[in-house]
Amino acid sequence: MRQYDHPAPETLAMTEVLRALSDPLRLAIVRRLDREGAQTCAALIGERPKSSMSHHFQVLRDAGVIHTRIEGVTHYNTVRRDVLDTRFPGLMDAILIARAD
Amino acid sequence: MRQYDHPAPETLAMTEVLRALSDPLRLAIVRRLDREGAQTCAALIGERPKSSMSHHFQVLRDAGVIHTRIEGVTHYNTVRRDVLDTRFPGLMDAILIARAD
DNA sequence: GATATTGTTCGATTGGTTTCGAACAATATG
DNA sequence: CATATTGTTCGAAACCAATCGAACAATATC
Repeated sequence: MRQYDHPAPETLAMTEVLRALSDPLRLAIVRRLDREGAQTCAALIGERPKSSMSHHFQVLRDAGVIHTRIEGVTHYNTVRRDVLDTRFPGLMDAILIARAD
Repeated sequence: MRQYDHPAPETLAMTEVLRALSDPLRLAIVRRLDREGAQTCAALIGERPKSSMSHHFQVLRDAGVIHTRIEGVTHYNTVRRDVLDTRFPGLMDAILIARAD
């Protein structure tokens, strides 16, 4: 059961995190993961075909915003709050709390 | 002495602000404006030709991140902290305070 | 082992962004 | 009014990002 490589906390770049979150669909994904906890990729499909969703999850993963745990055939995604909060204090709070898009 | 149109506070979009700040050069510009106060475009040239800098200032202005005041022939740029802090509380603090890039 | 499920990878298209030099506009100064 | 200064606009090139269908890989189930 192979797992993904996630970037180490120290290597997260502010600009990459911001870029990953600057897409409306990705921001919506992260907001939902934050509210509802771990979600599979499939649970969030509906807006786009799965190849598109897979792409966006990968962008978020590469930027260090989400963590993906593989269990069998399903991928559970979570926001890396601990890592993000340590490296960029207050950032995710500000982004996730905001009601404006 | 014509002035720019700046987007109204209510119309700022989180994703546009994040996108504007997701470029390393633009983030550096905003950090410097925040630390040193109003700066002309020219004061920040050095990394890129002025046409490139003009482009980045425009992206920041369109996203609502900076305000540009024209005085004679020079353009003074400032971060719209009041507007940004009202609409996205804590966001600029988190982005500007962070030491990581 | 055949089949279904979950998600990735590939390849192509489209559209947007960055970059920069050159020409331009507007104000200021000699 | 000629000239310098500040910054914009234009046009073209290069690059990057989003999108999606189709094929694929890996696990699970019958």
